[in-house]
Amino acid sequence: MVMDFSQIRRNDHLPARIASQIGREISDGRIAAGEKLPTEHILAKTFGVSRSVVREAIAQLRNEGLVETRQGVGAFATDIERRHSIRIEQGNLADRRSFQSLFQLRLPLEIEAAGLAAVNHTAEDLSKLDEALEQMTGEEKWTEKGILADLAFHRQIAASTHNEYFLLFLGFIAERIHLAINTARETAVLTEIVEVTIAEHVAIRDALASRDPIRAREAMRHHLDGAASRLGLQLRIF
Amino acid sequence: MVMDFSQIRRNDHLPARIASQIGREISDGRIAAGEKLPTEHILAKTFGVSRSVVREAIAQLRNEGLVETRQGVGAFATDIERRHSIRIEQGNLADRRSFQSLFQLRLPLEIEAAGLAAVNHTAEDLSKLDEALEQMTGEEKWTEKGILADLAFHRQIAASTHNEYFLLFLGFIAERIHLAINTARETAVLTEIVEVTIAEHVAIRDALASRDPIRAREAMRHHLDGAASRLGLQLRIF
DNA sequence: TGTTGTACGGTTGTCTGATAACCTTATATG
DNA sequence: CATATAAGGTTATCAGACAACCGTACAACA
Repeated sequence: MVMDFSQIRRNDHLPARIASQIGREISDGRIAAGEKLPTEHILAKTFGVSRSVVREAIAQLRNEGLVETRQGVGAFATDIERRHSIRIEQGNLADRRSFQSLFQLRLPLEIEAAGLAAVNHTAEDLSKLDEALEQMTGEEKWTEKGILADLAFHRQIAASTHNEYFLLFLGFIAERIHLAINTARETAVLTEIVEVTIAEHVAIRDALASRDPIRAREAMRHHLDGAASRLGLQLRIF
Repeated sequence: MVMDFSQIRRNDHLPARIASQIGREISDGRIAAGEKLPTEHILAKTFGVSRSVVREAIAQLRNEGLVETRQGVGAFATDIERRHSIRIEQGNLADRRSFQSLFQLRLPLEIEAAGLAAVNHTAEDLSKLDEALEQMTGEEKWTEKGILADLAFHRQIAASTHNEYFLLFLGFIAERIHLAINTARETAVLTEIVEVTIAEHVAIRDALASRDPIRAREAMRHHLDGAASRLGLQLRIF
């Protein structure tokens, strides 16, 4: 028998907690953009921790782009425009609405990527694409390996655009989505429709090979449309 | 006379440099996923810095999701899927090719956003859009304020999709692009074509108001097409 | 045999104090 | 008036120590 103890509230990471506290002060506007934060000494005293912890907290905020520090002057809250990173907490994708929103964002990017890849791909790209396809075809069922192959397939398409940002953003989004699917996995739904999915992937691959962007876009659109409905999503696809 | 000193490679932020160096080791696979990093002591010795600096560097990597640390055990490289943030170094957008790539990524997102906004926007959204438009129209020249209004306009469209991720991603990308334009600003080019730009914005606004997604997409496509050519970009727009 | 208690070494987390590098401001200097 | 210098404050970095925690090995015990 397994006891179901509730997780104790672990003292996890003092700097992170302080960082989020200061971060909230900024996000909520209690510290205006451009305003100077208290000195590290003062912060350390007010939070009752050492300066090291405060420094690490500020470093975290700086990484997220919420503050800028100038040596010998101080730390300043930055305005939103200067932020240079974007993040998604995995927990956010738990609810269906948020998940659907991310999928909706993915749509135009994948479609555009397919069109660009059709034009820009090299012979090497195509062979890598075929590799990923083979991984998927070989599997009888939609196992973990098949899912990874699917990820690799889409990733290779993004790479075939030869646009670094498509690879960066699409890779990020696709991984988020696949992860969300995995955590709330109802694999049963997926096993039966492997052939359909593979057929769609092959269609995309062939369209790409023909270097016809319109056809590639259509194939990708059709694939995502199918994938969405298989996931029970209701998306607007133009 | 303004001297054009080449940017001195400032020693700025030792931890960041070390973090990127370690980060590259991971990204390039020289440190496999799940593998343990050297201890802080060893890293400090090998880099010739104090442990504080190493700690800050690792904290940064932890923030970006590239490593996980466990007290009493060590720091471990995480596999790609766990990463939960995406970032763009501003310096990367200096060269034209990279800038163009980001603009190319923006295209399908803006167009899709326009279509979604046409369907999903509320009356309040529309009035905010008009506000931003007024800010642009009021200005004689394409001043800083006009640029901000342009940003606000596009941001409001993203918001009008009522899809949090469109707002997050598009806001991020648009700000990056505008910032890059500002730093390498050739304002002279922009001042003369204000009327054209405003007219395009009005067209988008009206298409949105008519709740016709096709028309809204077309208007946005046309606007971005114009903007790209005004910036001297050669983009493929389907 | 198998389980539990305990000691030990190693690693990260936090603290403390000091020094260097840097900025701002005020003051002196010519 | 312009420039140089000094002073004080702040962040950046360093060094060393202790605390908290983990994994393992080994002894003790049933």
